[in-house]
This record gives sequence, C-alpha cells and structure tokens, in this order.
Amino acid sequence: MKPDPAVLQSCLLFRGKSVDEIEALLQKMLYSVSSYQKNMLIFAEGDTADRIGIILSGRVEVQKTHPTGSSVTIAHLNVGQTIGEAVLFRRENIVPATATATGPCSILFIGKQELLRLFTTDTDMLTRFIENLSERLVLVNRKIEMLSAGPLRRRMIYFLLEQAMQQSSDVISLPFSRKEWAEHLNTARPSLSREMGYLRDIGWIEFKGSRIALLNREAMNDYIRTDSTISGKEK
Amino acid sequence: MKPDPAVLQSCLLFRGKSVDEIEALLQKMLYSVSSYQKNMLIFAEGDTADRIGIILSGRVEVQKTHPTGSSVTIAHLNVGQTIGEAVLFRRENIVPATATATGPCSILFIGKQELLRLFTTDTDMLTRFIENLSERLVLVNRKIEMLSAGPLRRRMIYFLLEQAMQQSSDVISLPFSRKEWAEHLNTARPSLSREMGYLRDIGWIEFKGSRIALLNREAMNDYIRTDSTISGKEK
DNA sequence: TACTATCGGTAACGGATGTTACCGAATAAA
DNA sequence: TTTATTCGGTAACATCCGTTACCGATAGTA
Repeated sequence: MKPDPAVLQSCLLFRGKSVDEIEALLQKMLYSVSSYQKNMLIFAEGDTADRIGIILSGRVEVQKTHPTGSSVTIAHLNVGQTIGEAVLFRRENIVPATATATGPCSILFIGKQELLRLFTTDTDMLTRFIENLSERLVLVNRKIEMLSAGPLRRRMIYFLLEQAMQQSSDVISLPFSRKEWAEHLNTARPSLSREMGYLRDIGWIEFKGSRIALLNREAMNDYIRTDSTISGKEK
Repeated sequence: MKPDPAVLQSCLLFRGKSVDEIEALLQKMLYSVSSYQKNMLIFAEGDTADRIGIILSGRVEVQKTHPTGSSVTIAHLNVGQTIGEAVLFRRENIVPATATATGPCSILFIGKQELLRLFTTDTDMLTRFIENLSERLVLVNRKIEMLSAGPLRRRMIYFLLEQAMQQSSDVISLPFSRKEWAEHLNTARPSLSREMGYLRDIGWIEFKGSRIALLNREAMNDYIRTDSTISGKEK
C-alpha cells in the first residue's frame, strides 16, 4: 500500500517538505504499511520496539493495562501522529503501554536503523524528530498540570478554556464522547455530568451533544485564577 | 568555575565518556557556570530558552505558577539532571514553568548553537540527548499513571511499590519530605498522614522519619491489582 | 536557656466525588 | 417495525479527602 504524501506533510517528522520531496523520499526509503481493524493490537505492553509508527488513517488509542484487564486510556492519536518514538531510543526499549486501533486504520512503520540512516542523510528530519519528542513532552506535562489542577470543576473549566483557546471560539466541539472525556479528566462519567449540570445552572455554559458553549469566559478565568490549588505554596 | 568531570559522568548527556574525554571536551566547549542561592530563579515562566542547563550541585524545583502566586511542583531535579532540554528545540521555545533552587546550587549552561555543533562533532552525544528526552517522556508518563491510579491509598501504595522496586529493598528511604511527597501525590499533607496511619494500623507498613518499611508487599500488590480503577474499561 | 520556625502526626468537619441504579433518547441490528 | 445496545443525564448514598486547628518534636538562633 502506498502512503499519501499529503498525509505525511501533516506529520511533524516531514513538516516543511513538499509533496514532491516526500514522494522522492518514499522511493528511497525502507518502510512498511500495515492495516488494522477496530480493537486490533498495534503495540502490546512488553514488546520491544524497534520501529516507529506514523498513523496514515484512523485513530489509535494508547492505554495502560492493569493486570486485572481493566485499563486507563493515556492518549488518543490521530492521523499524522507518531507512535513508539519515545521508546525507540531508550536503553530499555520495552513498550510501556498498549496501542489499539479505535477503528479501521493504517500505519506506516520505519525501522530504527533506517531512521538513523535518514537522520544522517537529512539533518532536517533529525531536528523534526527532536522537535516531535519535545512537543510530546510539553503536551504530557500539560496533562499533568490539568490533572493537578484540583477539584473536578476546576479541571473541567481548565480544559474548556484550553479548548476554547485552541479552537479560537466560544463554542467548543468536544473531540470525544462524555465517557472518554471523563477518562481524560480522570473522573467518573456521572460526576462529570453532575458538574456539567451545575455549570449550566449557574449560566456559565450551555451544551447539546458534543457542542459546548462558554457563556462567561470572564468568570471562568476568574475561577481558575482564584486560588484553591491543592497544597499550593505561597510565595 | 570549573565543573567536576565526575559529576558530568552521571549526566545522561555524557554517559559512557571517561573523565579524560570529558576534560578534553570541556577545553573545547563553550559553556558557562552559574551559582544560585536558595529560592533564586533559574528559569522564569515565559522566558525564551536558548540553552540547556546541567545541575552540577544542589537541587532544583520545577513548578507551575498560577497567576495568583500559588504553585504546584512538577518535578525535582538532582545533580546530573538537565533542565530546559524539552523546550530548547520546540518552535515555540517558551519556558512553560518556573525553575528555582531549593538550596545553594550551581548549573552548567550550554547554548543551543553550541549543542548543535557538538552533535555534529560527536554523534554519540546526539544519541544521548535523544535518549534523555525519551527517558523524561517515559518518566512523565509514569507520573500520569500514578496520578490516575485512583484514590489516594492506591496512589501511595503504587508509589511505595515502585520505590521498593527501584531501591530493591523492602525498606525505603523517601527521597523527600512529607510535604513534598504529598505534592508529588497531588494531595494534602494531612490526608497523606491519615493514610500512613491507616496503613500502619493494618500492619502493611512501619515508618519513622524518611524510612518506610513495607511489611506485606504481597497484600499491597494484591491491592493494586484488585480492580477499582476510575472509569476502567473491561476487556 | 528561651524563642521561633518548621515539620509531622492527629482529629473533626464538611464538601467533593465515586458508586450504583434508573431512565429516556438515539442508534444499530433483527 | 421491534428489539438490543450504547450513550448520557439524573438522583441518592457512602466514602474519600481537603481544610482547619492543635500539639509535640526538632532544630536553628539570640
């Protein structure tokens, strides 16, 4: 199967390259493409990773599985994002989590050796790779921030404001279902609903389905600013 | 001030190099060393980062500051660890958190350009750098795991077992004070003490000061395994 | 020694939130 | 259409846990 160059352009690793350049690269590059159906395993916890994956189509869920079989979703990956890049260059290159397809999807794999070869050939790609790692690191740190933001209401508002910023609109379309959102916020779905109701009642938001309208960003910002952080240190 | 080569050996960036090699490197390398007193700022939130820091002595605290002035500690860095490496190669290279000295400490700085030069000269260092980033990423992911482990008791046990593993002993010496530990677990100090008391009462641990003895790892493992994870998905 | 500050354990209270259960609506399958 | 299934809102209850207050121990300082 032949990957679409346009898709790869959205991948950080190839950012800045023209379609033609990518086409040329694909000619000379060693890679493989695999397709997966819903719920199929892409990486299993405990595998040793010797290649990086780039999502060409579909969505992938990364989850940590507990011995009992239950699991916590760590991340959702979309087209253009990479998988396995954090483990590839570690000494102990064992995959710490499970990656499954949330629907039909295809993934392009590049081996470690081949990657290294590409880096020496094309130092731009190296920079992109490091950029990508950095980006992820910052993202994950933001998630920690969110999780540490205190009580649920605060975490929700924190998240909503962040989304509003990203989508530059007061009307947000949630990128996931309530259940998934609850997982993301590390809470239970009914608790989330309860708080949603509360926020609606005090007139800060309105919602229907996956659309949420922020009616009072001012107040919400104030709420976040108002101190009641867990074990916060005063200066 | 001249950095101690032996200290740099403990830094991932220089791992595998002999003292002599590091001495030689220091001769040719562009760097600067700064000293800080307790509570002094090393990086301020919002600064643009154009250099990496390596801690030569002392400890550094990274915290996210809320607009009110209160803050949450994100990480503690010790001798040999690096600071700023996640932001250095990002497009938007703005420092997202504040770094302060928890006590007297000295830090070696290397500029971005100089780092890039070193990478081309010494591809080993490049690999080390990527390794370092990966390591951090995995570490931070583990922290998310811990934070998502559910109620406080579970988070504590999770942490204790992890420490016991790392220190390969049933008697752990805590790397920080109760207050710091509470912050790490994202909880309040009295809540921590309460749970400590509970765990002592049921005979799972004993503790005095920073030493904690795990008396029943079996049961603790079971407890973690026993499912009650927040919004866990059953397979 | 006495004074002060910091740390850590404890207890009581109330608010936050996980749990369970139930229900209607939307969707898919039959 | 009818029947399951999934999703999401709601409510009641019990538990978790953040807050506050108090106290003793320790350590540094005058």
